[in-house]
Order: sequence, then C-alpha cells, then structure tokens
Amino acid sequence: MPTTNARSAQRLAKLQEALASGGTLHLRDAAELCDVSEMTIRRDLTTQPTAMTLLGGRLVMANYPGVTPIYDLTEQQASHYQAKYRLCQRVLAFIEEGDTLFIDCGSTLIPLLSQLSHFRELTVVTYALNVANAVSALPNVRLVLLGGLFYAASQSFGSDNMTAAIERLGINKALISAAGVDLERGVSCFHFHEVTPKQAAIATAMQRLLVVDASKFGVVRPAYFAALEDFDVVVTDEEGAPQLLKENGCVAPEIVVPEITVA
Amino acid sequence: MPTTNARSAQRLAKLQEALASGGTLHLRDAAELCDVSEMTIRRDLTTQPTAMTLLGGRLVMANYPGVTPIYDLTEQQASHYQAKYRLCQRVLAFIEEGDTLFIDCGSTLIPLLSQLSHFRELTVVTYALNVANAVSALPNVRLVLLGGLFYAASQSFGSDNMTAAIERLGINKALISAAGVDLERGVSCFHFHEVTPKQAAIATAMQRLLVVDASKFGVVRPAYFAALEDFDVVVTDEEGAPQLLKENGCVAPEIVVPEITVA
DNA sequence: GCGTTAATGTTAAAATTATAACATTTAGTG
DNA sequence: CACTAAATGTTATAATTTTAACATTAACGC
Repeated sequence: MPTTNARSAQRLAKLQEALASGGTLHLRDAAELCDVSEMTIRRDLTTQPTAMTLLGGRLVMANYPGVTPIYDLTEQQASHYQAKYRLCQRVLAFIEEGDTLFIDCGSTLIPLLSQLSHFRELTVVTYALNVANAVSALPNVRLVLLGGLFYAASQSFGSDNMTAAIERLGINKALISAAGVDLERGVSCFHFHEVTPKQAAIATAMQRLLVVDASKFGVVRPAYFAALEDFDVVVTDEEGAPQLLKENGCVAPEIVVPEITVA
Repeated sequence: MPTTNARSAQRLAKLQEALASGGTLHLRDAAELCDVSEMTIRRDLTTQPTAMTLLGGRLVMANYPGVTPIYDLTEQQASHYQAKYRLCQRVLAFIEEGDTLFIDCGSTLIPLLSQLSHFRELTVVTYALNVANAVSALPNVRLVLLGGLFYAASQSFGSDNMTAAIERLGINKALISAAGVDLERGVSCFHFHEVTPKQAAIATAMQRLLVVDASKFGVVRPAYFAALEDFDVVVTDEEGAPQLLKENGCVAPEIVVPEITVA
C-alpha cells in the first residue's frame, strides 16, 4: 500500500474539476479523460481521500446534497427516518398559507421543507445552508437567508447583526430544534453561535414551536438558549412526553403527541 | 402497458418525499418503505413520469445538480469545459495565500473554487448560493455568505444592507463576472439585484479582476454596473482580446490572455 | 360469482460493476 | 545499469443491478 501519490491526487483534482459544476462522469469517461485505466481511477478513489464517490459506475461529488448523505435505510434507519418524517408531519399541521417561518438549523426540520411545496405562498427565514438549499428549489417559497461566517459543524451562519436582521422581519412562526431538553436546565444546543439567532427568533416570532424527538429529553448540551416555558408548543414523537413533562410541573407549552394521524 | 396508476404515483410521491431533503435511497429500502417488491418500484419509475432516477441501484433526485446533467463528455463539451477550466486557471495565478476574495455569482467562477483547496488559508466572500455550496466543502477556506432575499434566476441573494456588509469586510481581491462587456456601454449583467454587491465589491477591493470569456465581448445586458476602466485586470480566453480592447482606446486594465500556461 | 385485465410478485438470465490476483511498466537509487 | 518498489495495466472472478418472461394476486364490470 503506497503512502501518497502526486499523480493520483492530480487525476482526482482534474476529475473533481469536471464535476465541480455538477453532473456525473462515467468511470469509462473518467479513465479516458485522465488517460489511464478504469482500475487506476478506482484505486485513486480508495487510496486518496476525496470528495467524490462511485455510484453505480458513475463518479459523483459525494458532498452534493442529492448524493452525499447516502441515505442507507437499513431497518433501524428506515424507522428512524419514518420517525423524523412523522415529526415533521405534525409540525406541518401548524403551518398556514402565507406564513413567514423561521426554520432552525440541524437535520430535524429538513423533511418538512419539501412538504412546503403544497402551499401557495410562504416565506422561510433561516441561517442554515442545508435548509436554504432545500428551500431554494421550491418555487412557491420565498427564501431569506441570514448570512455571515459559515460554521461547518452545524452547516449554518453566524454574524453579529443576526439579531437585528431577525427583528426586522415579520416572523410568524419560529420552528426551533434542539439537541437537549431538560426540565430544570432548559433547552440547549451544541454550538454557541446558534444561540443568538435562536433567541432572536424566539423573541420576535408570534408563535414559538420547539420540535424535538423524544431522544433529546433529559439531555443537556453546552449551549443553553431557552427555557421550556418560552415555547408555545412542543412537537414531539414520544407517547409519554406530555405526562413526563407535565408531571414535572411544566405546564406552559401545549404538547403535540402521536395521536395526530400521519397521512 | 397501463395508462395511469394512482397507487404507483402515490408510491413515487412517497419516495420523492424521502429524497426531497437530499440523499439516495437504495432500491431495496425503497421497496420496503412502500411495502412492495423492488420490481414494482422499477416499473413505477419506467411507467410514470418522475423526477427520480435509478443510479447504480440507488434512487436519486434526477434534477439535483450533482446528479442530473449526466456529463456526457463528448468532444465539444469536453473542450467547452476545458475553456472554462483554463479561464479559471488564469484567475488562480492572481490568488495568494491568505487572500480575502470576493467571488461573484454565475457559473464562470465555479471551476475556480475547488482549486482553492490548494491554499493553506483563504477567505471567500460571496452572495451566491452555488458559490457558497462549493466553498462550504473546503476546510481551509473561511466562508462569508452575504444573505438576504433569494433570487432563483441567479442563485444569489439581495439585501438593502449588502453595501454596508461588504464595506465592513477587508476584501483583498474582487473576482467579478459579467454577462456583457462593451467598450462604450461598459460592463453589464442580467439581474438588477446583482448591481449593488458588484459595485460595493469593486469599490472596496484592493484589486479588481473582471473574469469573462470572449463570448461576452461586444454584448450589452440590461443591468450596467461598471466601466471597463474600473477594473485592474481583465482575465479572458480570447487571443484577440487585448488588441480588440486596446485598439479601441481602452488602456486601463491589464489583460491576461492565453499565453499563460495551463498545468 | 365469473371472467377479464391490470397490478404485482417471482424467478432466471443478461449485463454491468466491483474485487482480487497477478503481470507489466515506470521511476528512483546506488 | 541493474535493482527495487511503487504505479499502473490486465485478466479472471465475484457481486450487484438490469432486463425479461412468466406466475400470481387483486380489482372491476356484468
């Protein structure tokens, strides 16, 4: 097994160039383009670290949204996806024609976005790149992206005038996700730069929805951003959640539970 | 051969939901998800009109940039790609370690972006979603996205405080693209919302580079944004460009032509 | 309920892609 | 210049995906 190879890296760079503007390249053509055998390209891909993948004999950029997170729905993951999907279906029940939605970063709310195409007119405000990408494809949804410095870990942006930018917008409903929800320690996330936009959205929005799956209950993450009482609604997927929360003296949010039927 | 099938369409809709947020779905999992055999899914795809494709046993959204336009490198397309690639190679010669680059929207500068991974540290400022996506994958490049309202036609954002946001940044080099370059009528683009960020970048940057292929010469587009003299360098791919411009009395910009060797 | 037809399932064969093993070429070194 | 080892090519084999043909089930009209 060789350590590094300059020529190999050069080939991959060339191929990546070809794919940078989008599209796929058949292994056969890739080999021809680089004037080597298909096997060499295959080896390049396995030996060197690269952003490309071979998908059914075709070379694709692995980090492209339509390709990357290869949704390997094994049994567990399939059910996990179903859970995420159902959660978003419940959120959908709160969305109305003409709404201006603040949509938080993370993966929780992603399945919701394609559902937004069923509305005639909506506006989505977000500070997350993955959310923006999904929404940018919807012709009926106006997209406002709050920019700034990009944080790869959360695929989102941070800026010092995020609060001001959010306050200027007439946000109807804030859909907030979280990495931890605890009755005493409140609602928290992983990254500190998310705190500002989340808090600004909570402060501005007419209605505040916390969207979390049950696995987040009882968990505390480094960045605290709100108390459970700051939300009007908690949308979750666990049967026991309402009791769990209410028995512990938390009465503020209306909690939406699995009774809601999924189409 | 059946005419239409409600259930078939319903399955495809369900699968499309699953893929809407990006990713791929193995045929096996798609079949399981719909509770039918793989063959049925295959038939759905061939029978019904759909935006999905089967790529190496995996279901993908065919209209996603990384997947759809299957890059059939016929001779012409290959050479067209080569041209774009060469143009960006020339631009690359102007970029230095540690630069803060303003990168304009459009497709012209896209091939440049993956090349930026060769630097140790760079900062890219942009108001284009496609640029941001390409840059977000580069670990060595800091990304600043100027947000606002999304314009699908140019895959970019517009906002009324774009100028202020750009002025606050210490932009080293502005890489500007254009849809039209005319000696008398100046440099123009298609969309009016692009004018503000372009002009702000030109005003702020230390060095201003206009990057255009020769097909843009002599063309005037609706939105004027600068005179040719506002640029320090014009990077182009046409041999005749320097004479063409200089003979017409335009002496300001240094023009970079194909003499520069491509690796 | 019977007969017809669409819809789906099952299986086998063909085509394609992936892996592995070994052969050959190329580059570098003393 | 020979020696070594990496890099690439070639070929055979395995695994996977695609296609095709036929069997079975479900739906619908009479």
